[in-house]
Amino acid sequence: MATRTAAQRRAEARAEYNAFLAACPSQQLLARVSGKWVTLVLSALGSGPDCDGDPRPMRYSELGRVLAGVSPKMLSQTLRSLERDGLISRTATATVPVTVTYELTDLGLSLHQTVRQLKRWSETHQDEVAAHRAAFDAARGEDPVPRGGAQPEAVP
Amino acid sequence: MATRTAAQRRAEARAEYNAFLAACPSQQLLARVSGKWVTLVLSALGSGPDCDGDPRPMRYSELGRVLAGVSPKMLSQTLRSLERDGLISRTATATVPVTVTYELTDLGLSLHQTVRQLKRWSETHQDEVAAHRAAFDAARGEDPVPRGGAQPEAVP
DNA sequence: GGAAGTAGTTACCCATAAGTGCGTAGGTAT
DNA sequence: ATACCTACGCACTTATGGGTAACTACTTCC
Repeated sequence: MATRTAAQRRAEARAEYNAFLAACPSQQLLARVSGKWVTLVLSALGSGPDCDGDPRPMRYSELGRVLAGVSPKMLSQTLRSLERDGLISRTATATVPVTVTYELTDLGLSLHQTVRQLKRWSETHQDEVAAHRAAFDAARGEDPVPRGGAQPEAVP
Repeated sequence: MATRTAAQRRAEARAEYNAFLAACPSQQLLARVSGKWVTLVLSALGSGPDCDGDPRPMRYSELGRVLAGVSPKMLSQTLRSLERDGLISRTATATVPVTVTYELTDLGLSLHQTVRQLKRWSETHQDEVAAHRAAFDAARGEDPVPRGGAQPEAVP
């Protein structure tokens, strides 16, 4: 056949689209922030261990205690990637047992502020979203009318 | 042994922490937005197909063309979950071939505005981040001094 | 002398998100 | 007559992020 199938056209399109997405700063930021522990580290360093108060530096083990449940591997990995992007700074002091402190940079602080915008949206609209969700699920339950074609029911 | 190991304490802590994270509106919002196609659908519906201009409703197939490379499955899935949360509305019209249009609701529009804040941050700071990243990688390359202990090198 | 705390690293496993392929119902175009 | 359009749904496979366990090296406490 002369024209490619829809699937083939999509595959080609995705090749360049993936390149575009990889270069897109918005997508990069989302990828950075959507890690499980990233926002938690950000708010621990940005608002103190109790999520209120002022930014202050914290030690590795202190972060590990505050973010209960994080494994040393994920904590390291998260801190390393944030340091790589210049969002936090790492300071090692050669005390008796070596101590390492992490602190938000100005860049990290500004990101923290931006992420708090998201937090604010989610807090003000969470009831609305929950209501819509409940209504949608209830409607689907009562009225199990499918959208497209395709009711296999029984495929022998 | 009387006291649990560090790993056991972490496992306990994560049990309640996961519950907290699941209930945390900020984490829910991040999970919602961090889907690969979510922000793309949002900005297509919120700023027109060329990512400039005004919000306007679009058809399923039009979205499929604009978001080149999306499979029908993922497009459906994304649209369905956004509809469930009341961020977009779905309207089916019984024309000759049935046409379905999707449109941002007020809620979806306000989320779109918030997400654009993130976009703005990423655009204004992308050079800074890239510079930090390059500097960090260069430093690691020149000075391959490891952080903690553990250089296995050869484990016989 | 063994445990625990300091700050990590490495190898491996698994659950989930994303992608692939195929099906559908009714109508229209070739 | 057959292929394709509309808008999807389902089953299967793959890639990746997150989690587990075990290790390092050094010191202090019991």
